[in-house]
Amino acid sequence: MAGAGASARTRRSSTVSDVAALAGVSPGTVSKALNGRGQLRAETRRRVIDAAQELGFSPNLVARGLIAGRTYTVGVLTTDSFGRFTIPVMLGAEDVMGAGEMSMLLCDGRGDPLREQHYVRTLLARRVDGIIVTGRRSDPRPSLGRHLPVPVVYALAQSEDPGDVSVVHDDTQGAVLAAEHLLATGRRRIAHVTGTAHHAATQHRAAGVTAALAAAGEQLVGGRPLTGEWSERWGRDAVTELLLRGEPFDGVVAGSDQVGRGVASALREAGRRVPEDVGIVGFDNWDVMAEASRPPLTTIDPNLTDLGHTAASLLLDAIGGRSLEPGVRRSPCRLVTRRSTETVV
Amino acid sequence: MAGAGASARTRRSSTVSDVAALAGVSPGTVSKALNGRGQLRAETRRRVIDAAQELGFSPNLVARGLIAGRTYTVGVLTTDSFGRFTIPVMLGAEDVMGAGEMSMLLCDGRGDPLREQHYVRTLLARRVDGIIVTGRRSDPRPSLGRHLPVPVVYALAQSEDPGDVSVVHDDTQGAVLAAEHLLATGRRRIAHVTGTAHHAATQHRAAGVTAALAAAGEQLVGGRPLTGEWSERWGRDAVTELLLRGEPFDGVVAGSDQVGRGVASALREAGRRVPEDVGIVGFDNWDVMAEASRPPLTTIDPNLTDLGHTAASLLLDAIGGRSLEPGVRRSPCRLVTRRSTETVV
DNA sequence: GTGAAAGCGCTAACAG
DNA sequence: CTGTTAGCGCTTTCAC
Repeated sequence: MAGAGASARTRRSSTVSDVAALAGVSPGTVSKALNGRGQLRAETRRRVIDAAQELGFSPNLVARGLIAGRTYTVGVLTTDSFGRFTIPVMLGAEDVMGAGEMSMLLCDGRGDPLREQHYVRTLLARRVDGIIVTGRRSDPRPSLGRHLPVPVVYALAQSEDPGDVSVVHDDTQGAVLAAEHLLATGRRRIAHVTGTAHHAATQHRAAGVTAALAAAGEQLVGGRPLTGEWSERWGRDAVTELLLRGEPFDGVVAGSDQVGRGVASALREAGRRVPEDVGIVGFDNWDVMAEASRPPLTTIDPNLTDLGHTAASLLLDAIGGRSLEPGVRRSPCRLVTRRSTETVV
Repeated sequence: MAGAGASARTRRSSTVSDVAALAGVSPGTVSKALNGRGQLRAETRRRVIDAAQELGFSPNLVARGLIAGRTYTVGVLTTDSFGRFTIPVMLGAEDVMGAGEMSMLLCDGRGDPLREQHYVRTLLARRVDGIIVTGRRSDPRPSLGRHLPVPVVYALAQSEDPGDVSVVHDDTQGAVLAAEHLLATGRRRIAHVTGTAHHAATQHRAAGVTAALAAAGEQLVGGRPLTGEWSERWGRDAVTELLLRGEPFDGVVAGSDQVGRGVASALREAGRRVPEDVGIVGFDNWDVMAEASRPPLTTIDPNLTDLGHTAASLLLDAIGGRSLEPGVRRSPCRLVTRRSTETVV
């Protein structure tokens, strides 16, 4: 068992020369036969393929990479650990990479710039064909630098350097969608309960809500967003505050699904009916939150998997030699409706 | 901008020969100087290092790997996508791998055995030194096979083949911890509200709770666990059911934090005080759930990061030539106390 | 059609 | 002490 495994493990895997010997041809011929290049007699090709099969030959991609000068590998470097936001981006990227027979090398910066620099060096030493930088926050982050020998795309994490290529979801557009949906379902007095004031996402979302309301001749209840933290607790506290102020409201754009869920539960406990008296739209489409909320939350989906697709496609283009337009690309968000904004029949 | 980037990108990175030429020595000497091997005059070493520095030389690890016959890379293959459970395992693994200058190549099987087989071939063709198989569920899964040329460790996902090396957290021990904690805080009539009946985790946890109660001369309220699904909604429904039955209870071991949160909220709404009237222990220590619960949940932490450490260390050992004891290793869970089981003063 | 030879970038072994 | 040579496994001319 353990012994068997160990013995299997010590057996050196076979090479083109082994295959060549068995097929009675030269290594060069094996290469041509197996890769469908050159002019070979069908019978020779057959013999080589059979020999390869028999030996369980699997070409050494390391050796191939050495010749090709590329590795068919990209590095994925996170600013600040993996999590709920980075995963979908990576899965999206993997869809695209996998199709191109590219693999992804994973590095987690853990929010430490030194660690990050170390990883960049490692990735370059491993001769990755390109790098995707990602991270939980969309706030601009320091660039890896312009001098790198391979193309870099920032996904979700945006580079401070406008000369870099960044892809982020469009928070402003998402927030507009949220506010317009509340307006469309008949609400007029809309509040915005959101997260940490200094986050870029917070500011963009607030701008979107404000703009959408202005376009409809309305303005935010209370005149400005209620900023706090990205938690359910803050969502609940904010509702208490709103009710205390006494200013009437019939809609809330929440800065996140967690905040939205807090808002929903506080309203419920205060005897306000959702969606009859107040409509709520969350942000993130974090299914487990949005669906466990009572009622389930209508929310804005930032389409992070698509974002990953886009980032990976751009990177592949750049690796393929296409020169990319530098700057920030914003990919659109999508409205997902659930009970919290249903209109009563 | 784009142009500058592109031009930098076309510049071939320098090689040992370039450094050798600049330093006025031979390539072999460069290798020795840079790797601190062999006997060199300090001054020569200095000159080589300076030259390398000047050229921004970074050794090509692909070439090095070709010689060494290993790549200092391990493959991480997930059974069924990444998520809440696999992430901590991977972070734990990365801690260990990073220290050994090993990188991780990521593949996501997406629950498709064909896709998985494809990835295994890819990883082997890339000559990874070993493979970590992981996945969201701890139920035994088909082995990748015993014939692989590199060692494999199953982390969180357990292999069906007892000849493989698997590391999983100890659900039974965790459940014992949960039940004992409720007993220790003075509860006697304890119910178990848990998830999908046929999951291995469900069964192990139920066995643990039952055993701990038996050891204290008690048995489960209702005689057997209430199985349902891994959701808050089921936690709430189960409480309704329990209350309807009328059988008194003062403690609940929940099969997950989501279920636990559902239990907490239903009890709250039914006017039962937590922790005064009923104590609740969750499972998973999913912070966002456990902390947002009212009251916050005491829970069992499966220590997945440690599990990742262990898996990676085992794999490194195996790569280093140590032959591993096959079988399943169970790593212990830990109790994390929060308000839901606080004893009143 | 097929083989021989050179070389990707690096290191190890052996000369000198 | 340092240079030369050979070779990791593969592909790619270029002869034959």
